[in-house]
Amino acid sequence: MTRLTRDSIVSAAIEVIGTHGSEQLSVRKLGEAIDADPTAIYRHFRSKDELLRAVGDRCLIGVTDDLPTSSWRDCIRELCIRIRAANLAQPALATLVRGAPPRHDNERRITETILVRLGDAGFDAVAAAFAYHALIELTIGSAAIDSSLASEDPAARARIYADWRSDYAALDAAVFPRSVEGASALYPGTADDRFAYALDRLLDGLAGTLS
Amino acid sequence: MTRLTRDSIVSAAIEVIGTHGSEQLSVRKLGEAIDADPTAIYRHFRSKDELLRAVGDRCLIGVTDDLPTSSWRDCIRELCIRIRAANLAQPALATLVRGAPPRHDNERRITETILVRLGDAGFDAVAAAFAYHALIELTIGSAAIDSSLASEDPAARARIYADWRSDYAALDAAVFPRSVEGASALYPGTADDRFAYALDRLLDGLAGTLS
DNA sequence: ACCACTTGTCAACGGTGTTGACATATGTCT
DNA sequence: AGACATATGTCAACACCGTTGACAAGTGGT
Repeated sequence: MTRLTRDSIVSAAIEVIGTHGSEQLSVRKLGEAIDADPTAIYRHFRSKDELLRAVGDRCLIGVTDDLPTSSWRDCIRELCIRIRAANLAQPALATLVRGAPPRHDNERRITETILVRLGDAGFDAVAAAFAYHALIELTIGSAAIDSSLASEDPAARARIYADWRSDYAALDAAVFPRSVEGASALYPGTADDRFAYALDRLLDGLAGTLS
Repeated sequence: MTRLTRDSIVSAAIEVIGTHGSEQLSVRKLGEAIDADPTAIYRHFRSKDELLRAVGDRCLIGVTDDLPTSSWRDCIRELCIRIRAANLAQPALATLVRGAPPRHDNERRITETILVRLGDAGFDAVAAAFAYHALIELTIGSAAIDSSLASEDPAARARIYADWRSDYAALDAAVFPRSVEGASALYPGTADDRFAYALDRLLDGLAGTLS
């Protein structure tokens, strides 16, 4: 009888996700990975969903450590970029995020950090709450959208984006003139670049409400 | 033998989703709804995914009709709000959106509309592309996050948000001071309100790059 | 009337998350 | 040390899921 713990199961799950992709994580595969009967997992987690939440939280370890102290924008920007990266790595977080409030410490630290920095920057409680939700929605949303390609390597991703540009370029120019014309500019840079741009513009807008 | 078409199947699927919730849409349930063998669906759609994409596109019908012409901001703002509403109603769109380029006409019209209005506003092709992706990420992302509660009625939703505020309020004030202090301000207004706020701040930021 | 083709039916495959009964190991108390 | 209670791993099974292949029933063209 192998000795299992919540932590060891979570570790195994992350390993399986890392090699087989997060969509492929099934209770039975995980059972194989931990060299135990699949249903043993249910002795430690009420459901697969609960396990995925734990996996998600594990991925957020350290996400609030050593953030820039230079300015509230730099700090929050870096934090959001890290959150997105963690989400992309483990779409288990998609399950976890679901608009629900933080239920694990790492998530709670994120909320606290953002609220603190916004408060220090001069946002009152209501403005800080709106700003917090805006930042989280963009960050998590971006990750949700990009997660489908997260498992591809950069070269493959670039190729896929090129394909999509071709799709736009091949549209009927009479019906979709701007799409055809601007096709070569669509999907500019990497998904990370595009997120950073969106985040910076949102931060611009948020900063604008301070003055 | 019932006569089936792609359109009639999509309609039935939307009906099933409307009554049973979008997560509950299975090929077998859909077969029951169309009063035919479930696998008949595969005569009209290559896969359930293809069906869901068609369902998604159906929900976007008219989303670009009669948009405000007053300003590019008003127009895009309204369009994004409509897209989000459609996504919330039919999380089938989550499958469809997945960061992939539009494959159906309604989606294509969205891209074209946004690019046209941005172009007219003075954004060059690259800036318009970045802005387009920023808007879509926020809009779709927000819908993805809020979709889990979309099936609840407003009163239930308000109650859930109140619960979540209590969760924050009940945290250890020594570790999460700002979360406890600002708990009553979190989840302000409706999810729609919070999205509108985020969208407006993003539009602020985008507008700022014009001057 | 024949033939080709499309489309609905049926049984089945391999997969999923989850449950309950059973057995084995672990820890506690006398 | 022995006995009991509890925690944990094992196994078979359930009720789903998306999908496929073989077959039959209709449909349209010549």
